[in-house]
Amino acid sequence: MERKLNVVKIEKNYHHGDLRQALIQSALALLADKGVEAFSLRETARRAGVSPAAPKHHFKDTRGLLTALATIAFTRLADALEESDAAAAQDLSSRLGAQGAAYAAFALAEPALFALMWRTAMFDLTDINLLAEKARAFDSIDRLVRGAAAPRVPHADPAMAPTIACWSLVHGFVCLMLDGGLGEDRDAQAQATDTLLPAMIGLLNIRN
Amino acid sequence: MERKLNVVKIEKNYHHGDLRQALIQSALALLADKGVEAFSLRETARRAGVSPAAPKHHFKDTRGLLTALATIAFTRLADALEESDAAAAQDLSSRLGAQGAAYAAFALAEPALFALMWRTAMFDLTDINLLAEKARAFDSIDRLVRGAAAPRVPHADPAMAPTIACWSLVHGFVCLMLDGGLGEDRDAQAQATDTLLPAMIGLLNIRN
DNA sequence: TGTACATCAGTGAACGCGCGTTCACTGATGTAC
DNA sequence: TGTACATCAGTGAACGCGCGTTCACTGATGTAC
Repeated sequence: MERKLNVVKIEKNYHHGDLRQALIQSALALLADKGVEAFSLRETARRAGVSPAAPKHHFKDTRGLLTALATIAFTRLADALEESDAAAAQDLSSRLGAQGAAYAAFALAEPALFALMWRTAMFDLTDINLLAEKARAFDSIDRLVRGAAAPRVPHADPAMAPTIACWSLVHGFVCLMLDGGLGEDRDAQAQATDTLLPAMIGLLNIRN
Repeated sequence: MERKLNVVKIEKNYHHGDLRQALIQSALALLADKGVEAFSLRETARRAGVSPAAPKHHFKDTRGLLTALATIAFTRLADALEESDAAAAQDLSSRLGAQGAAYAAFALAEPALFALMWRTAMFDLTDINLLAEKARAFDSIDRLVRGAAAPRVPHADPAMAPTIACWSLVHGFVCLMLDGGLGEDRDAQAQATDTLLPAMIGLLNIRN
């Protein structure tokens, strides 16, 4: 069988070129295919067509790779939240609805990646890039709920109640859906997101 | 070293007496010690002082044991919710606060057991006893939020919005706490539960 | 009441698995001169 | 411009681990007669 020559270089070079990126892509695909529980560094390497020891040069170990993945996840979530807010109508309740929908859409589109974000024992929760992206996602919610002008306070401050309530409501709903709290049917879930979620957010007494 | 004779029979009999219960106790302890991820049937057997094959006679396999544990978890949660409601004052907001607090207290007291309940890939989600206890917990919330007289409707029905909102809010808050969404300090978390949680529930527009 | 025997509830050694990681190594690259 | 050499980015075999499960077995129990 002759080697096909595609647009992408198919020859097997000793040096990969951009193995770091390739590993991340393989890892994301593996995560999507098999879920967080079944994730493994060896399988990631296998999918990238590389020996099991190769990842070490780019990520110290499994934990290192998962930290990178979690950081990407938070980046995507933060981006999604910011974009949804930019695209929403002006009034507060539309904006809240849009952000909640964006949060849910992200989680439903990439359930395994979303699950990883909260498996904090699996990666380095103190990683500086990760913390920054996580904070960016949180700030996007907080700015909207408490108002852009509201002063920053710690998470546990009573003034945070509206923000944490909003986040908790949407986060909890999504978790219950993904984790079987609300039945298994994925179509019904998508529909529930469309109808139930805005109604639920509407029940929250938010004004700023 | 002489064998101590305690109240409990310490002699090693070939037949255990109540291995099923002993295994469940070991499993609960293991879960509490090491978390869901580190759970193993072998270690459970080891802790019960029994060979690795012994559990098979009582639980078909690991999945079977975890299904039993998850069922126990839902039983305890349902009990806690019912009891908290029975003990609460009469007005709706007190009752909502009490049930939310009970939900959070259960999760914070047994984080690994709580985590297991939502790791639906690990056990048999269609087990009839499990489903019954899960439904009992849900009904406890639903009766309170929508009123005892409200007719039953499916989870995805728009009329369910208040119930699902309540559940989602508390569930999400607890998950975020346990999974590092709100910082790591456990004392601060307990305090946040006391102050933030009632405030958040208060933001929900529930009247029945 | 005694006894044969089926059934139940365990043992412990073994198998095979995939994993993360280490090791000595080698091929490719890039840089100093 | 050519070349020696350090460094980088991989290989692939191997180690050791704990796991779930199976297997042939055996000790204890309970029941029919």
